[in-house]
Amino acid sequence: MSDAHAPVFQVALPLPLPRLFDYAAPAGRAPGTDDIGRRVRVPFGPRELVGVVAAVGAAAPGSPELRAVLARLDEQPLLHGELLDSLHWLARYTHAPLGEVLATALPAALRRGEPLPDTHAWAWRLTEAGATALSGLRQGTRPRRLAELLHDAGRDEDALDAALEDWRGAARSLARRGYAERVAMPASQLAPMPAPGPTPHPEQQAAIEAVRDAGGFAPLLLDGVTGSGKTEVYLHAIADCLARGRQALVLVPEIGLTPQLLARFRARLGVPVHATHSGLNDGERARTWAAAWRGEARVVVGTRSAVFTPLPDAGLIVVDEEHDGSYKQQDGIRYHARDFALVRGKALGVPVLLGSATPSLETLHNATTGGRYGYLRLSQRAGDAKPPAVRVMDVRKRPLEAGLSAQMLEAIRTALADGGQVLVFRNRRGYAPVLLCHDCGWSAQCPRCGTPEVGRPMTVHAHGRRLQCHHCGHRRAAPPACPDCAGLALQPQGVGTERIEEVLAAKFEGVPVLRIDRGSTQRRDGLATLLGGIGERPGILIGTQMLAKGHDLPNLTLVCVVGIDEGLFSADFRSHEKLAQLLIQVAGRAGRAQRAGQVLLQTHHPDHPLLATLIDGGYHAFAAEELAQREAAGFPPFAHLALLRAEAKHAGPPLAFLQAAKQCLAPARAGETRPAQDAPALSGPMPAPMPRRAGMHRAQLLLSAPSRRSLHAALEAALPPIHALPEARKVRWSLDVDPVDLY
DNA sequence: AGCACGCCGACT
DNA sequence: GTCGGCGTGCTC
Repeated sequence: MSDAHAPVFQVALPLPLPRLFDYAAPAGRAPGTDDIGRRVRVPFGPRELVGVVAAVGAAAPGSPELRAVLARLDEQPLLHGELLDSLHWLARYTHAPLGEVLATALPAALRRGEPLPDTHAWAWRLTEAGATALSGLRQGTRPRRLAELLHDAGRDEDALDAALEDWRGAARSLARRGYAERVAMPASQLAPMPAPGPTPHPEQQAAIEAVRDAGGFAPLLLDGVTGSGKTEVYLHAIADCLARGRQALVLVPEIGLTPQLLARFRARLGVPVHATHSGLNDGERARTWAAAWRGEARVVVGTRSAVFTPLPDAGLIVVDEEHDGSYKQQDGIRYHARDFALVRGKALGVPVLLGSATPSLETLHNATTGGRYGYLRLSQRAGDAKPPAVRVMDVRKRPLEAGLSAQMLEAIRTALADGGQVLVFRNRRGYAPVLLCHDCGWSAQCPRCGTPEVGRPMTVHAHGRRLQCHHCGHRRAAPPACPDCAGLALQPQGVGTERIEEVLAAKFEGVPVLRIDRGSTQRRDGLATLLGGIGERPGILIGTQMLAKGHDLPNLTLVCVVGIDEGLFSADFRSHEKLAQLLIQVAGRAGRAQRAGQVLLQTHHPDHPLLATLIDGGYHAFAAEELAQREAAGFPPFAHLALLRAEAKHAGPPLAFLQAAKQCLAPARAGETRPAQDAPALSGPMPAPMPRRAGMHRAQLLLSAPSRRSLHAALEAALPPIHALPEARKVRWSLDVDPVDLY
């Protein structure tokens, strides 16, 4: 028998179980509150797991004989203070087990129990011999210029990348003669080497001062049209933050973290800029995290998961393109990095700058109604750039070639003849979205998605040779003849980027035609390489939303948008918002040219209110109308949603589970107390909009509440019984608080 | 989530 | 006669 009052470790383990697990201390070491936040290795059933000490306290009464912690892995708590508090908040908000939240927040190497890695930057400095020999090096050569850069201080390699092209060859040459050497340096000891930037214009200046004057937590929307210089505001705000000796965290969308962006940050800020994104290996990610944890990393730029960076000396958080969908994690812990950034900013007492040309309706609502956010606007484009002229082209009854009207083709021809570049935007990959038999009506459908009645069409790829499902990735060769009637009249229906590429390449011989989508940019930096290849020469770019942002294309004079009509009539409550943002972002690509750009929007619904409002009044007019509709229909930001999803191999169990879960969520029966006025409304269970995907049958139950408080109260009360439902063991289920997509 | 234990079909 | 299918149950 163990002493019932001896303190135990309460450990959060990376399991989908909503509780902590108690462990005894290893022999001779009593648990103390300073153990909270340390990682421990523990026995768990037949295996070992790495968890985090969440609390130290008395063992739960009636718990069985405890097993002991195998090892403490950290000399000091890895998670503590603000970050640990914020992660507790996130676990409560997402109603996810703390252990899973903590595992999501830690880089993979640390999650596995590896030690916090050393963090030093590689830097170069002159040797004494080098300092003496400096004046003897030939003027203007790279070794001489490098030696001059290293004269007064060591420089880290990132800074050299930004300061001097091909410096590595020069460094080798100096090192060979014993003039320079490579040394490890903590990032905090590196000398900043900032470069001057353009003088901010008055609107930028006002925004920079608003951030500077915030003096603590302040959510600030930086609402600036494409090309208005949001990045300049970020750079000044970050430089101010660095000058106060504080750290800055910058979140960017997946597509937005380009080598160009990092080079610009490095050159301007003059301190090492740590980047974290999916292209890094585990070791690199853990090093960045550790450098931030130690306060050495002063600027961290990263995608969604960078929101978990420890910031012991935080001064500023920036969320660029705050409306971007990639900030929401769509599996595991379904957190929203922008929302969590706001929570952290509040806890840290630092301003959070949300930038976008097309703010999400939630953010816009917070900034304009009730004044919960500061609202900073950049309405002018920097320099002499002009806004693009947008024209809607009615293509009803017009013949189309690869989905393009004759007028559109003529406009492309003119733009190319004028020496400009053309972007053709079509949000559909592949050759054609459907393969149809013209004789009998058969069409190729994915065997693992959709339902027997309504199958999901497979996309035609490789110029008609291959079929692929964009929902589950299933691939197969295209049949040579119709499987139903053996006819040879199989025809690709509709138009994808591949087909547009084929037709335009044939039509504009000798003009480079580049297709940019997930099929053509597999390799890392594939996009940069492709775009670098075309340079500023006349040419045609064809692409999906990957092309909507990222690279500057200064010679782009014409943007053609085709095939948006599906988006006008999609059922999802957010589809209009997403379409409007996409159209504005794509159109913005034409606005960076020295010459005024032109945007042609081809549609069968030229009078659709979304297009009319967007073109006459711009994004803000659209947003005002859409917000009014959301309010009338009771959708976010005027209601708060949560979606309970379930899937299984058979259709029955998900519905049965959700039905049982609904009973847990609606405890008030006849004769008992009436449900509270603001209790969540429940819709469903119903089959998911895509009822079968990758062979799994899917269903969902939607909760909608007028207040966050009532939504969370209902979930808080209902989730323990839901976890315990016998039906829960027959399905995979998950809860999504604030779902972005209702499928 | 794993992983073990446990009862029913086609292979050496 | 065994290997292995995944249903069910448990993990401090």
